[in-house]
Amino acid sequence: MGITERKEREKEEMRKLILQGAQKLFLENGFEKVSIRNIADAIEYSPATIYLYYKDKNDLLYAIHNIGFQKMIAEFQPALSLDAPFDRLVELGRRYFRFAFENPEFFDLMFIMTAPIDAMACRDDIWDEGKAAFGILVKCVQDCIDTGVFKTRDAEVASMMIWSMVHGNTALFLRKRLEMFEENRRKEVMEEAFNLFVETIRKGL
Amino acid sequence: MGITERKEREKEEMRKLILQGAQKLFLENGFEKVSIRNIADAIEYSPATIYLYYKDKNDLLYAIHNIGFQKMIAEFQPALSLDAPFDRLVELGRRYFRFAFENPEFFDLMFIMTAPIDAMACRDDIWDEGKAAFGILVKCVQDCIDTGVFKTRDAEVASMMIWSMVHGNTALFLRKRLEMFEENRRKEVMEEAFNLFVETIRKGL
DNA sequence: CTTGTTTACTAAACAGTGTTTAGTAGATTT
DNA sequence: AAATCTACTAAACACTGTTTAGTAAACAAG
Repeated sequence: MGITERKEREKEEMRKLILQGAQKLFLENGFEKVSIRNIADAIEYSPATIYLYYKDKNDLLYAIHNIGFQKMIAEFQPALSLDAPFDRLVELGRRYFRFAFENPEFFDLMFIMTAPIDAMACRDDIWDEGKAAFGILVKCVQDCIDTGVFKTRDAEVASMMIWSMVHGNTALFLRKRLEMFEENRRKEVMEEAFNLFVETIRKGL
Repeated sequence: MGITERKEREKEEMRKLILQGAQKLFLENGFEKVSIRNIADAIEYSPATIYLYYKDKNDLLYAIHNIGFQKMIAEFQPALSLDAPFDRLVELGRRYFRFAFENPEFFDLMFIMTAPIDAMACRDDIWDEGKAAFGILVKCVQDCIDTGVFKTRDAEVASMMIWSMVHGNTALFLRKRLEMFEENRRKEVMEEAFNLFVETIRKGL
């Protein structure tokens, strides 16, 4: 029955077409400014067609959110080839921020907006990407513990602490909450705060 | 000329009426779900009237955002009466999270959403609240430095680091990004991460 | 090859959104 | 009493996400 297989394949291709159109518009214009009608126009289909392939707008955002996680995890890889576990950790932190800075719309979707999260109610397989990304961090921290760099015993808790710091730094900057610093000093203060954090946990964690 | 003064007063009262109606609805139903028309209905005026007192929706959100800062600063006060500077710092952190947990809509507006920030383009007096709140933290950190609890020299950078950790912790939780932890463990992990951070900076900052 | 059925798609409508425009009662001034 | 000004609103504009009803084309069965 090659016919149902072809249909299946065409359906999958259509999903991809919509996703790519949506992604392009989202990354170009930001989220708030992209509507279902825009996406439909871009791929030359009617708005209603999109609803045959995605439950709603959040479902579409969730799909893009996943692409973002794949991209981020890919960009994490080079950091993992560093020799010293602590160096790996620091490089992961820097890459987290760089990813956010270069892909603010992805970052929004992955860590700030609630929309894609709303789309994944009930389903469980759905946290795989987030888990994988966090898993990379936990493994790195565990290596630091195992090689005696850190004295803490709980890698998960330590990871949570580290992620919080790096994420907070990043999110406050991206959401323009550091305007109390002069524009030219802003990134410097962030960098110094990160470095201070690195030195503090190197000595005391 | 008591008449122009009365008009002035009435204008101010109308601004307050709108603001209170808006605030009530926002805190009750969340932001996404409150429209200008809802607010207009609640205070029994037409939607257009609101635009005679506030430039646009963002302007209104900015006004509420300010109320949030006043509330938060007020809730910070008791922490400042503690004797040891380090205890003050820890208590500030706990109160930051508690405020966010108990007033998620305010917290969103104050630290996550971009809408109120967009409303304050150009104007400068406008960062006063944010500056004041951050100032409380910096003073506290400076006290820690002065009493020899911290060895770092730069209170601003250290404050930025501390704020980042506490904010990151809070924001990730509020935006449901900790679903990789089982529901009952979630707050526990956060708490432990915070405590670990506190111990780490007590020893090594 | 002609039926009948299923599939893929869309035009139009629904119920909302933020915001602007034009116009009207009533208070204030002359 | 007439003219002006103020405070307000009805209605419209240009959007939004989503659903419904209906249509052409592709397919399956006789």
